[in-house]
Amino acid sequence: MGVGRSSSRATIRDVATAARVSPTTVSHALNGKGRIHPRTRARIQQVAERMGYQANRLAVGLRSGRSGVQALWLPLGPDATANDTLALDYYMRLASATATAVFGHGDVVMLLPPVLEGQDLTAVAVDGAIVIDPGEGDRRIEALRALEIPCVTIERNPIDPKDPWCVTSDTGHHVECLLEHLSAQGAQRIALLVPEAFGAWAEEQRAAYRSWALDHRQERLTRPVALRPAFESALRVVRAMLRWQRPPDAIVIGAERFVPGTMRALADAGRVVPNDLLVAVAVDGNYARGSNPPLTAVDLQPERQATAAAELLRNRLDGLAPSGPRTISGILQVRTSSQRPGRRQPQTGKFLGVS
Amino acid sequence: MGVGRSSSRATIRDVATAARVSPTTVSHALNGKGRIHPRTRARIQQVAERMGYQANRLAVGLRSGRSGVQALWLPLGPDATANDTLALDYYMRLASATATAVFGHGDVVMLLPPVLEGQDLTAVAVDGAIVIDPGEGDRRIEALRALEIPCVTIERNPIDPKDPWCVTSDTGHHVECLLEHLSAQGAQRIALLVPEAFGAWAEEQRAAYRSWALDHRQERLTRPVALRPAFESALRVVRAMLRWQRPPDAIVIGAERFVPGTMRALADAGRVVPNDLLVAVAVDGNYARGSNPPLTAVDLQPERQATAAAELLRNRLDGLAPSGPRTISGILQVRTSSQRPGRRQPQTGKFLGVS
DNA sequence: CTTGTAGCACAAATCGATTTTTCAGCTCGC
DNA sequence: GCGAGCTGAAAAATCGATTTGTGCTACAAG
Repeated sequence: MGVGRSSSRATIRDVATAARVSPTTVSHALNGKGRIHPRTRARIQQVAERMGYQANRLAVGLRSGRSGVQALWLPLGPDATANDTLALDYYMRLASATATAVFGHGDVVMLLPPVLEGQDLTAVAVDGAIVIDPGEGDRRIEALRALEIPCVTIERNPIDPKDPWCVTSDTGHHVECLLEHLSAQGAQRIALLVPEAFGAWAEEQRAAYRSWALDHRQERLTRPVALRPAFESALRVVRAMLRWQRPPDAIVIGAERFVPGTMRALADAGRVVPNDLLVAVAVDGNYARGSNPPLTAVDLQPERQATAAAELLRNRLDGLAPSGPRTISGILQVRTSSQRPGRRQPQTGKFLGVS
Repeated sequence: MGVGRSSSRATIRDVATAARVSPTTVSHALNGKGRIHPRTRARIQQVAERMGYQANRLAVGLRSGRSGVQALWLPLGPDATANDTLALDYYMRLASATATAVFGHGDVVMLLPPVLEGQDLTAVAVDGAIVIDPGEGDRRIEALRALEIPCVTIERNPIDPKDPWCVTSDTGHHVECLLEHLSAQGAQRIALLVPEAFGAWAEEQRAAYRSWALDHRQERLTRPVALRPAFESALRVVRAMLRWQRPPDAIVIGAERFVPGTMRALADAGRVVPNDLLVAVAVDGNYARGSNPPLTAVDLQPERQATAAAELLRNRLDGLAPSGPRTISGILQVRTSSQRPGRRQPQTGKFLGVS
């Protein structure tokens, strides 16, 4: 019981005894500190290896003041359980990749419960934290700041957009690329479904669309959609769109959760994708992939985001200077929904990095 | 830097000094152990409260031999990053709920990287582990056993099906209920898409189907579908089905990942759901919810599974006798795909617990 | 011959808690 | 009046590592 096979696990003392030296010497030998005769060092290393010695993380942590644990804090509300869920598969990819990346640095990842009061957090021994999709006045950020726990965010913190300790996807640029792509496929009137108030995200989408529309002399067809209930909101908005005098001939869906509602509205109205109307999504995920037809979307590359975040956090903990916000560009997954029959098949898997 | 606000955080010594007692007395007072004058105890508790004292988990862990950390090990391969993913949203719900449940017991959850060699695990200080969907000869189980780390599984361990330390969903019963439901909606020839070799799961589905078919004098229409590539396999199998002399009038999809392929095959063949053919899924998720039309499915209730697993693990760590495998029954979410027009609308949200 | 210094290893202190043991003071009984 | 028993609290040992300071030896310089 207890930590690993605590009963049988070798301690530094055991190794010392076996190697006929003091624990001090073992510690120095294995950590390369102090002055030790090379031969002694080699011998100790061998003995430690043979005994399968691994330093007790708790003891190391206690002494060094570093627990070797990084917290991962997802933006899930208490309603993560409800049917009306966010892009859980994206978060799962992110979480899984974070665990791998942090583990690669010799630390481990702790999954913080979605809802957690700041108080409770004091009880937890964490060196740093990775906060996903911070929102306005995010309680997670506040709690961490109160406890002086260094953190790195994935996506900008709207409160402090210039915080260099963050990983960001170039949302605006993604929207621009999608518009460009749809345009190249012949779309003339492209609408954008933009989530209502969702951090810095929605704003970037809106701005990118506005500037693109201006450049291309296209009427601005942006519609805000309430995040909750996602299905009904999207359904209603798209339905309304289709009744316009001059309805759009392409739709960019700004948030994954609007996919089902949008597709339903299109199906109800008898519009066939991509023949009658092109569709693309700003965030790839199950909805986009599993839709019928599959939807063109931007893969945000959660794996690369996680890797970058883990690296930033490590730097921050090591007291290094901030290496600036890290921008992870997505990859355009072209699928049926945006390929007008007859047109030249566009390139898929295109890296959307800014040149 | 370091663990919390280590620089400023109050230790037991600080509390002792402030309360003019020894650290021993503080420890006893707060843990209710030893003999202490009630007045002294109350005073110490007040002082501790005022100073915001929280025992250092690392120190407690070192002394007690319990780290207070439970590992969560998901069945994700290195391909969790690929497009061809399993039900990531289900796992995310599970992970999130596990974090909450374990936190409720005063412990925290560590997310283990999907791929991890047994060696590396020794370095990690974990009291116990929750293993999701163990497979045949699962390396996770092996690694944990080698390190004598107690674990609880969600879904049965095919190697040791009688292991009482597990939470199981009554898969067979779920299939039975789906068949019953479809039958009540008028289906006469119900086919089952069963995943090829996926733990105890597929077997239970198959057995339940067989026995139900026997009872209802229905021809056995079971087809195994390869898990990879899920889309193409399902597509091919369903396509073939539709070309049978007497094609099925309803399909039960055994694994969520087969949904897109199935729906595509149906759409390609011009079959309209639910008018021409009824569909239901054994596992609810994004695919089932976001499909067009939305598919009737069984919500496995990952939240309840997680709660049960956390409780079982806690019991196991406390040395209690196994409280038997815990069966968590799903909830039938009736959606459009299984409601034959004209028929009485069936009850949704039905708890599938065995009476 | 003494002193200085470098090399190598160890003893002891430390991290922050818990657990075991000790101890002072007080009451009670004989 | 003296040992037994009880109460309340503190001292000391412990968990397993790291870090600081100490000591011994050998060899070179004064």
